[in-house]
Amino acid sequence: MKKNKLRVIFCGTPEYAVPSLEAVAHNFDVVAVIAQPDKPAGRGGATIAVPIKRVAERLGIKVLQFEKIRDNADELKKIPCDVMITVAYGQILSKEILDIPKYGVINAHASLLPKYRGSSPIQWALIKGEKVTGVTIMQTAEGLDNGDILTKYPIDIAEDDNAGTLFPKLAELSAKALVESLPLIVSGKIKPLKQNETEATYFPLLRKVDGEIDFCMNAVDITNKVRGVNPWPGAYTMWGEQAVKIWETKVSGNRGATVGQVVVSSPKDGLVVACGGGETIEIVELQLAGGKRLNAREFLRGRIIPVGTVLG
RNA sequence: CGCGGGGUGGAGCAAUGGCAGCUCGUCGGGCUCAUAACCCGAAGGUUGUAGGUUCGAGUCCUGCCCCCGCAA
Repeated sequence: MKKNKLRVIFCGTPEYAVPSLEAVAHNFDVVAVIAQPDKPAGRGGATIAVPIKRVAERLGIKVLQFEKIRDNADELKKIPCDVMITVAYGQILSKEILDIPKYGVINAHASLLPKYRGSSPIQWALIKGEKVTGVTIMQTAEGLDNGDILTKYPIDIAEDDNAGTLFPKLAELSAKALVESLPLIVSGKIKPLKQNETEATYFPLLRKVDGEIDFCMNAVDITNKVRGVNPWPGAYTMWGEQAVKIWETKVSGNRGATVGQVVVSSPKDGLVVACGGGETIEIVELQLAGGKRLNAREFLRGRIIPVGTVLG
């Protein structure tokens, strides 16, 4: 369609960046893709190519995987490009690299900056009970998600959204936002806006332990947490010695009982646990190590969790 | 060869090497103003797959297929 397509270097790694790469490659000229190195993943410890690499190879684009991109500025300089795009790449770019492309480096971040800076913005927005989140297109700067804002694309968070359902929505939105705004950015039609540092919030990469349920929290907070860490790292609690993964919970009315204590447990009525503030929470879907994800009612047909058992 | 759990009627689980059971669902009947409640009865299995050991294997041994937890 365009005679002189923008030449783009695309940096990204996980599944989240895939729609963006596909969209950008469809509309512009992606001259190279940079991804994190492949690492052992999955059962058996086999090394699997990172998602972006697989897509890039399918599209016939050269892939570069640097252990440390900062040490490879010289190699990047050899690749002629107009703009560089980063989407969930996973490494901080140095000033030297940021200065390479004519139109700078553009980043798509999955939150409405300056809120939720950091590596797991989607999950944290859910955990904090946000009703709206979105994608921010920004200039990549030396700091962490603190570059000037170019444009924002908000999106509503549905009541039943979890990280698993929100991820693809935001991934698509990132793709759309990039493709729409890139020409405007290059032509100077969008003015960069400094971030308001006083409103900025930062949350770290989600860790395994962030998935542990603390029944002292109230029912809404627990439910939001369960949504935010689903599917990864996954919410869990302890039932005696074994970890039980909690996939879905529902706020379930008040009822005084010791925090963490099972107050209802039957194949008919499901599984309800007391939590903070005298509230209770219904565990809708759960999973035992080695077992399948099960609806609580099905789960209780085969396993008995006596009323009065304390979880956590 | 990263560690580990598991495949048993439609669903979820049991079964010291010795008649394959339990909860739920399904179907038939009963009770009831009525019900996802309650009572009675019934159907439904080649125990993932291919071999091996044994008088006898769901159970022990070996190969293969599939599912999952941890770790990354």
